[in-house]
Amino acid sequence: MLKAMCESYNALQSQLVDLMNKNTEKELSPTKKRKSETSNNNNGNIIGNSESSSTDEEESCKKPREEIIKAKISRAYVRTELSDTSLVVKDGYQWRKYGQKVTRDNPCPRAYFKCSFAPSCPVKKKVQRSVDDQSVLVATYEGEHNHLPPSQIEATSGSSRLGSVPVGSTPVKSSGPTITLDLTNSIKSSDEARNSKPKLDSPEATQYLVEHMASSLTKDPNFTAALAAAISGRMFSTNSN
DNA sequence: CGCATTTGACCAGCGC
DNA sequence: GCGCTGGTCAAATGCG
Repeated sequence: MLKAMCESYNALQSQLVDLMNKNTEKELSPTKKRKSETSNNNNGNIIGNSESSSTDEEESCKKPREEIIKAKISRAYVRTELSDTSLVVKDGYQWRKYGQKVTRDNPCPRAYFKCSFAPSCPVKKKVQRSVDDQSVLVATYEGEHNHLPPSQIEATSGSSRLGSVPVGSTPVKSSGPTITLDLTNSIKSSDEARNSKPKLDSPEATQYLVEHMASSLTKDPNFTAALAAAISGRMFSTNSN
């Protein structure tokens, strides 16, 4: 299974590199007059897990005084009810709202959040409804959490349940720490396999089960996309350190 | 009563 | 320098 995942990851990584190269070419038309949000190389429906690798030289050209160390910016798109005006994106972290503004380019108010789980956590989050689709919340994350998400802490300290990430709303696309893996199909299939075959002592049955899980996982585009995003995010984070 | 949220004020960056 | 805009602060308010 790992081998298959590695192969799929390599293929996806090459595609990702191509996409990123195309995006950086497209991004040569700056529209924003202010300094921030220039490093988001998302192309609409693909998550923008932009890293500082491609923006350092841009920033150094524009503003030499801009620090090379720049907060990581990523975006997450979350579909919610139109009637839901709370602007809350449940991503497993604990946030404290510290401001709200109506911006010029979007009539919907933008909410500002700080991570309140750890006092020293520098991560900030901006949440605003999408101009195109007001049922979609756009959450912009700045920085990296210097602590484990509360959901993981619960899982590690208490009972380790599968899929314990508390996502209340329906995630459309997410990135970085908010990656949501919909593994319910594979888990269910394995559970069904276990239920239908309570005795899995034979190595053939185990091998069949593993192969079945691997194939179902690698065939799932959602899983491979999420896996590629997660691994590339890890790689970029280690490279930037 | 303590904590989170709200909201107007304030500040800094940017363009003219 | 001035006005506009986005981001943040902090007192007021609400809620459990």
